[in-house]
Amino acid sequence: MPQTLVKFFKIIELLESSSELRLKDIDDRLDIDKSTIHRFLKTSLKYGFVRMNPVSKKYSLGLKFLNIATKIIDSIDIRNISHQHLLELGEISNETIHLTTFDGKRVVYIDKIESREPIRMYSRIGNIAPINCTAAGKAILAFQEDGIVNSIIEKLDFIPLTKNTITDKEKFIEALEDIRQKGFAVDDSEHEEDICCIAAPIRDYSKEVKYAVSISAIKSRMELSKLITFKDILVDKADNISKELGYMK
Amino acid sequence: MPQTLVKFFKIIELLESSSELRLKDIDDRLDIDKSTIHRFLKTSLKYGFVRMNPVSKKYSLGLKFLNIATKIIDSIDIRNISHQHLLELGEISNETIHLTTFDGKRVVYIDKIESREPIRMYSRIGNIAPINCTAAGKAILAFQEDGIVNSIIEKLDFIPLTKNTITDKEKFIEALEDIRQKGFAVDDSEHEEDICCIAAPIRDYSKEVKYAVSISAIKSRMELSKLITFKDILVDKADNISKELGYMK
DNA sequence: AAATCCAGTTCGAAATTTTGTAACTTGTGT
DNA sequence: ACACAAGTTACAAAATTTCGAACTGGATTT
Repeated sequence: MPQTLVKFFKIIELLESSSELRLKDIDDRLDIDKSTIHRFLKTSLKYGFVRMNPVSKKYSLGLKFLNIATKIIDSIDIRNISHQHLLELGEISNETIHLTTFDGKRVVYIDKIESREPIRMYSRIGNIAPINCTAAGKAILAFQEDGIVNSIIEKLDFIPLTKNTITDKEKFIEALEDIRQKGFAVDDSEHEEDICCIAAPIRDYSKEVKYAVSISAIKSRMELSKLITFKDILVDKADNISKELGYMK
Repeated sequence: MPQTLVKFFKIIELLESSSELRLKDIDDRLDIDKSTIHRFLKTSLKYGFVRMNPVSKKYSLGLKFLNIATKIIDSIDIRNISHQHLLELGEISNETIHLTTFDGKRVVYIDKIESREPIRMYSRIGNIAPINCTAAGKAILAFQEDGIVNSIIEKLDFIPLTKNTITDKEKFIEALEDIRQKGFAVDDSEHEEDICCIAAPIRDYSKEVKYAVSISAIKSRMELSKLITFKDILVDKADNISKELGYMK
């Protein structure tokens, strides 16, 4: 392995875990000769990967990283990244998979994998659905900031679409708490009769939940209790997508 | 200069300007041996600076950059970064310098350099002021998204604080357009009698105008026409601060 | 004001590391 | 099934980095 690169990465990782460091500080903490560190910093400085506080003369990570990060963010395409995972989920469950996002008011379907079974669900990419009675909606809503959650709940009308739709605000708040605890959401015929779903949240580089992935089943074929056996796989897939979107820790 | 680092930086810069590249593509575009490129990519992959699309096997910039960028963003402190610049502006103009931000409704003073002259302006860090009749407020507002600008203008009451306060909505919209054109804003006794100001916008890594820096003068000592002679220096300082906050291009 | 100390910087010979050829493997398309 | 292109590995040659040492400059102490 190119030792030069490894040493450079070690310096970057050290700078990452500190705010500002002097040459000496790096010398003390890493087993790299100070003249080598000096040479590396000088070159990195020139290319913007490291910057120097003009007053304190201390080193920190360069703004080049910001520049690169914004380019990565612009190039990240949730559908491209997630599609393979959705296919695999479809393969495993043989049920309908949806990828959804939240437009501030409702859930929007942005990708879909069809079940191979003859009876399929009716849904289309681009369709919208209420947040309060879909697993995907609840999975996203549950992990938003308190202020946002409250203002959205205030605007909800809780119109029952099925006999299972949650119409009580307190019960809905409890349901969200339960989702936060368990890490996934369910919909037991709350949106459409005879359809049940489970959904898991997807985070991106900003650490915010921006999307959800869900498995939907027709109850005559698969009861909610059986659908829930897929929860660990679902959450795992969602976590993998999050990672690929730049979510860390 | 350590050639290994320089080569690594060149590879990163190439990846930056493309979405996904194969080893061959990098080999074609850079004068670096393919086995070297391969070795570098392998090591960079291990440390997360480069990632590989598992399907296409193509390389792109790693999510480590996102990780590092969020740390940089968290550590950036506008006051620390700008203070030296504000001092220099105070030195040059010998007038009062303010650093301001926008809380969604009004302008907030977050730093101040006093004029050395006996007669000083009354203002304190933490104070708030209207956006529509201060140079700083207008400098920030002028560069917000259209939707935001409109919704803020809708809420403005245009209460005259001096005889020069702009009270006509159309005139105010024209003034904002003028600021966008010129790159700086003025306040000719629109907020307080006998005080004039010029202000320039400051952008951060997100490319949005988040702050403004302003020079305020007491008209008996310095008329607006004279204050405006500092505009180029002011805009230059604001641009420098923007750069240090990670703003590029 | 001189002296001391500490961090940072530069230099060059020694030597380790990178380099790049070449051979091999994998995968893709015909 | 073959041919071709891309990707991967190994190794000896060589060029680069390395690191000790010496120097500079700034800060602190005597």
